[in-house]
Amino acid sequence: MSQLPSAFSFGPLELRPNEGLASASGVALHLSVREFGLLVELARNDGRIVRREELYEAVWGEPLRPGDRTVDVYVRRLRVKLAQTLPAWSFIHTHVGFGYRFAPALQSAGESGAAQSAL
Amino acid sequence: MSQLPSAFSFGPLELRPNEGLASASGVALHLSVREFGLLVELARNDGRIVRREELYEAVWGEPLRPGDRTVDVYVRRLRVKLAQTLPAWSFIHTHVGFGYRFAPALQSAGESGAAQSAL
DNA sequence: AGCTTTTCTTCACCACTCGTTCACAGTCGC
DNA sequence: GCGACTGTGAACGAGTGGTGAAGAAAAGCT
Repeated sequence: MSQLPSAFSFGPLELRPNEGLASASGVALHLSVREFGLLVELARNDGRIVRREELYEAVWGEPLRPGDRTVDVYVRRLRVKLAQTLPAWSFIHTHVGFGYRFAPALQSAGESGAAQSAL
Repeated sequence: MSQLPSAFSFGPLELRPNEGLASASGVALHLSVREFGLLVELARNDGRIVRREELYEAVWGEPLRPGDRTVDVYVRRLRVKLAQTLPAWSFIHTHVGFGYRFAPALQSAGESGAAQSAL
């Protein structure tokens, strides 16, 4: 919530934290407050793995309770909404045991989850 | 309150803040002072989401009290009056948890709210 | 002045969306 | 194979906004 650029974009995805707007290829995404906050937080840490605890504290403002699956549910909803508008792209990658990582990438046809080494 | 153009238009809607006049397709809209002020404030922030607090402070000149639904009521009246003259258009979009956004768009037949916004 | 009309504000009720949690299925690592 | 981790679909309550109406206040009119 401090010095965020007024707008930043990743491939066809564009975020405007100040205005609460997210758009994909010019089409506005209909995101809720929490969804939008989570997406911004992920995008802020573009390319690095963020632990669930960090994400939750950044968006919800309180510590994540053990066993709380809220972040997972919202990551899923984000993936669904992003895929609806940008089926060819993948944005949020899972790192088992660590957390999630924001890394926009064009999907090759038939590709599912081949690990990338962008780090 | 600063440098507003003497007249600006969005599709068939035309506003003249200096004269307090609003017209749609050449037909004058009969808006009250508050209605007109709210419409101008929304139009001034064309394309971006404006929070209720901002709208209220800009038009009423005092901070919005918690639980006050006045802005909602006036948004509705604006929508009604705009729809009476321009049934095919939608102007004011709701963003749950954020506020309202002015974005003129032609409605497809039978469409309710999935209008696209050219950001 | 009195009366009528318009405008402004508030209220209550309803519908819908959102946030959260649960249960179960599928995956991953050992 | 087994346990831990994550994906997924659904359900529920809470929160938010839409809507109609009533009353107060202000403005217009005779």
